[in-house]
Amino acid sequence: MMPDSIARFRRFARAVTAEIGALDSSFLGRGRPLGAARVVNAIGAGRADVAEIRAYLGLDSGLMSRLLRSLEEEGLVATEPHPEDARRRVVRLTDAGQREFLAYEDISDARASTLLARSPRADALLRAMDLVALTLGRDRIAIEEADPRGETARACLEAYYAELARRLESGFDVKRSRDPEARAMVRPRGTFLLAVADGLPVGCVGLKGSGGPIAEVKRLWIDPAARGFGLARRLMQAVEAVARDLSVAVLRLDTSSALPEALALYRTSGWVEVARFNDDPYPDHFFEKAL
Amino acid sequence: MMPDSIARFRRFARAVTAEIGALDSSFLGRGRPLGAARVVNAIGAGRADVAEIRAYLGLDSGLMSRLLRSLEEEGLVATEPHPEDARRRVVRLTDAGQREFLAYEDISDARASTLLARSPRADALLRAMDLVALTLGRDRIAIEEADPRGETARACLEAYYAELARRLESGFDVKRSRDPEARAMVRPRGTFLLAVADGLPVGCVGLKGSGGPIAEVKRLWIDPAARGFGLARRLMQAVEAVARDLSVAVLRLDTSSALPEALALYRTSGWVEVARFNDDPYPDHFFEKAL
DNA sequence: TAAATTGCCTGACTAAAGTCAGCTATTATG
DNA sequence: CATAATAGCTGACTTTAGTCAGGCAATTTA
Repeated sequence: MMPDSIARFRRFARAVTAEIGALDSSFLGRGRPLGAARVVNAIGAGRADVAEIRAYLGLDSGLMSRLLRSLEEEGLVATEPHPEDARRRVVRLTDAGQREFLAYEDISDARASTLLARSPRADALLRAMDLVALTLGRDRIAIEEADPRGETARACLEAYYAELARRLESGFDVKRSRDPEARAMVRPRGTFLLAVADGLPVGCVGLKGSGGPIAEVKRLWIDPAARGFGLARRLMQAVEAVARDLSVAVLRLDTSSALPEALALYRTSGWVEVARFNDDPYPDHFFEKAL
Repeated sequence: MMPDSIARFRRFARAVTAEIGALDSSFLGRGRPLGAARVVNAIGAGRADVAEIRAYLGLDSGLMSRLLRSLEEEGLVATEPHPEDARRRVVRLTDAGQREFLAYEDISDARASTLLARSPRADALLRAMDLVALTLGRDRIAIEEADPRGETARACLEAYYAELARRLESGFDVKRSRDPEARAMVRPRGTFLLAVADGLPVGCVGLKGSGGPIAEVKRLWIDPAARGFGLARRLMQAVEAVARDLSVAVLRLDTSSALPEALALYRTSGWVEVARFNDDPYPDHFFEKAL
C-alpha cells in the first residue's frame, strides 16, 4: 500500500467528520433532542419494528422505549402490537409525525444542495461520493425485481446504452439492435433485476423469455462506481435462479469483445461459447448455458 | 442539477456517517470519554494553545478547563503559562500522554488500513476520497514555503513530471529540460511554495532566481483532485509576492499549448506573451510580467 | 495609573444519553 | 402444561456534555 494512503484516508475522515457532524446537528433546531430526531428519521425511512430501529441506531432497550414514549406524547408516532407476534411492536408516523419527518428531509436536502452548489465540479464530486459510498456500503447492496418500464429501470438502461455507445467502435443505436420488448422481461415470460444500493440503482440485468424452454439474458450493466464488488456475478446468479423458477431449460446471451470483463465473467461461470444465433449487428460473441 | 444528485449526496452522507461514527466511537474503549480523547488528539496533532484547542473543538471555556483538569489528574497533559502572555496557557502531552496519543493514532491507522484493504480498487477509492476531502476542506488549504529538495516537494515535482509526460505529445524527460538547480529555488535567490491541505501537498510552484532583476516561475502544478478551486491563481499571487519581496523586477515563464488551463490563467492575470527566450524543447509559449 | 479587556478557572446548574435490574405479556419448547 | 425465552416497558440511577455567572490575574487602553 502506498505510504501516504493512510494519511489520505484520515484526511478524508477528518474533512468528512466536520461536515457530517454539522449535518447531524442540523437535526437539532426543531426543539427535539438528537436521539428523538434520529428515531423519527429511522421510522420515516421505512423502519417499523422497534427492535429493528434499536439495532439500527444502536440504542439500549430502555432508552428506545423512553424515546418512543416522548414521541408518542408529542403526537408524532403511534405504536401497536405486531400482528404476528404480540410481544413485538410496530411503530408508524402519525400525520403530524410525517410532516415533521418531511421537515427534517427538507433540512437535509437543502444542506446537500448547498454543499453541491459550492463545488466547482459537482459531477466529478458526485462520482467520487458514489464510489466512496458504494465501497463502504457494498454489503448493503440488494438485488430486487423491478418493472423494466419503470423509471428506475429505464435510467439503468439509458446508462447501459450510453456505455455501449462509448465502448463499441461503431457506436450503438438501440433501434438497430434487437430491443427486447419490455413485456418479454416481465413475469411470467421473463424478469428484470436491479441491484440497489441505499435506494439508488447501481446495476441491472434482464431475462427475456418467450414462454418456451429458451430464454435470453440481456442488458447486464453495473454502475462504474460499483464495479469490482462481484455484483455482475451476483446479478447473473439471481437471473439464473429466476430462469430456473420459470422452468427455462437453456439460457442464451450475446455480447461484444469490446466488453472484456463480461466475456471473462461468462467464461468463468459455466457459459459455453456457441455459434451466432441472431443477426444483430453489435454482438460478436454468443454463449449458452443449460440449467 | 441532476434530479438524483441530492439523493446521491445523501447516500454518501449515510454511508460515511455509519463508518465515521464508528471511527469516532473507536476513540472510546480506552476508558476515557470522547471529549477528553478529542482533546488529547488535538494536542497530539500540535495544537498547544488552550484557546486554539477550544476553538478547534468548539468547546465552552468552562468545559475545556474541566477536561484539561481531568487529563492533568490522569497525568496525560501538563499546562504552563504562555511565555509571552501569562494570561494564556499552553498545554503539552507528558510522556504518558504521548503514549496515549500514539495508541489513538494506532487505532485510527488500523481502522483506515482495514477499510482500504477491503476495497477492490484502493487507488480509485483514495482518489475519490481526495476529491471529496479537498472539496469539503478547500477553505483550509494553506500556502507555505518549503525546501524544493525536501521529500514533500520532490513528491509534487514527480507528479508534475508524470503529468507533463502524459500530456505532452512528445513525452517529457526532465534531463532534456532545463531542470532548475534546486539552489536557485531557495531564498535568497528564489523560493518554492507548496499548497498544503491538512498536512498533505496538493500543489506547488517554484521561483527560480539568479540574484538579478529577472526571475523565472517554474513547476506550477495542482493535484487533479484540487483543481477548480482557484489554487493555481493563489499560488501565482503568492509567488509574485515573494518575487517582489526579493526585489525581482521582471518575471518570466515558459509553458506549452498542451496545458491550456495554464495558458488561460497567465493570459487573465497580467502576463504578456513574448518571444521565445530559451531553447528548451518542450515549451512553445513564453510570458513575461513586470512587477 | 485607573478602567476595560482578555484568558482561564470554579461552582452550580440542566439536559441528554446511557445503564441496569426487575416487571409484564406473549410465544416457543420439552 | 409448566417452563424458558423473548420483546418491550418502567424506575432509579450514573455519566457526559453543555451552560452561565462570577472571580482572579495579566495585559491593554484611555
